[in-house]
Amino acid sequence: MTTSPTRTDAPTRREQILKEAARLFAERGFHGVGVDEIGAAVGISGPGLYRHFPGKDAMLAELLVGISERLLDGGRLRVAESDGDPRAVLGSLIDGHIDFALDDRPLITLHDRELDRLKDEDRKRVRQLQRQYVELWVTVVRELYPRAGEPEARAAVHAVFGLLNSTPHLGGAPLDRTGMERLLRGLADGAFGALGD
Amino acid sequence: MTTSPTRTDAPTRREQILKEAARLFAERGFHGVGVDEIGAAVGISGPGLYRHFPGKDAMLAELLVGISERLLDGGRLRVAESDGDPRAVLGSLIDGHIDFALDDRPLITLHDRELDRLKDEDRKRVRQLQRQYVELWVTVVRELYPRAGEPEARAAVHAVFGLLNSTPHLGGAPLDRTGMERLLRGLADGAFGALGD
DNA sequence: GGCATACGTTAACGGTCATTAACAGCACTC
DNA sequence: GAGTGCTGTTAATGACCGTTAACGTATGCC
Repeated sequence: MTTSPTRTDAPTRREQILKEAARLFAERGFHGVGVDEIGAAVGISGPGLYRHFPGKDAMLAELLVGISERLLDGGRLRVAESDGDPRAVLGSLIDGHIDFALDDRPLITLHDRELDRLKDEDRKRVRQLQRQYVELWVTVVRELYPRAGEPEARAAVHAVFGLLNSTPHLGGAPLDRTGMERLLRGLADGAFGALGD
Repeated sequence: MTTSPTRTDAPTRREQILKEAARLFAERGFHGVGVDEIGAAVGISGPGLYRHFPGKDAMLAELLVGISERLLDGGRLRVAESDGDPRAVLGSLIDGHIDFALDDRPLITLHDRELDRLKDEDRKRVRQLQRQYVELWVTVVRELYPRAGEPEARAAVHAVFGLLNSTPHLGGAPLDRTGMERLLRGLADGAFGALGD
């Protein structure tokens, strides 16, 4: 495998670029950021980026495909690791998503904001990954709350995503990390609990 | 007063433009839409828009200021009309926000997505209106759940906004209007309920 | 009828910006 | 030490796009 979890080596130039591009895209939108700016953020100048990426679109594509894959992989892992208790599985999915939202705010922002700027092929791929991730949640939610219909469960999952992904909208950080984790977990549990009537 | 509630007269050209611009901005982002496209959407051609607005920025500004004012005014009205029971007031605020989110999806999308494209003056005004609207909610939430600290209440309000504003992310409409209203109301109540411990 | 005002049109201007061209240093091999 | 990728640079290109100019037409008012 490549290097995913808890690496200690220095980030490659490609990775620097992706990180800064994500931040800038999230701040000002894909069209609102110029390649010169992205270059400047990593200490090289505009066209130098083309030694690492075929174009600006490719950066966005890699970011969105990457985040979607990581979300889905993480979700699948948590479901597979579980003992089958739906309550525990859903809790684990929520915690995983919270970690993600708190660790990678810019990516979370991009995820539902810039999808339409992708080439057809990439957009299809991202949407497919997103769909599978949602399906993971819907399945567990319906096991835990059998009285909820499928459309209700699906809409509820989307709504809770909106809830969990709200952190970028908070200006400062009035709450510390663990406080925010606990709060979001409670809110999400409470929201899903409403499906039990 | 002008004409706000349940009008029967035909929409003016200005209003047509604003509506189509909102839709297009929400779909492809402010920078992703050209003035020619907006013009075409209302049957005139690009520069014709300049008979109605001083520029593209002005359209976005009017949209964002308008939505923020309507949200705040609606919220204030509901608080003022109430008998003071925090539970009823919060329920009324939630219902009002849901109506808004379901009626004006494009505006909801723009509201937290394109704020940075505004001139300093307009952005300040919108942010101030948003802040006051949040304050309305936080006050009620803290009355209803005194055990919650202020940062928790504030973050919870933002999170519930994310929950309620999630409807644009649902592709089709697997749930009918009243079903969606009821679901969102339940989810929001459940989420806030978590503040009671 | 004369004329102002409102509302369009098409053509041109000017700036921004992604991308490409042309060129250069640097490391590392054979 | 010539050769070859790798990674930069600056300058040019070409498209797109917001905005303005210059010009038409209908409506309604004196």
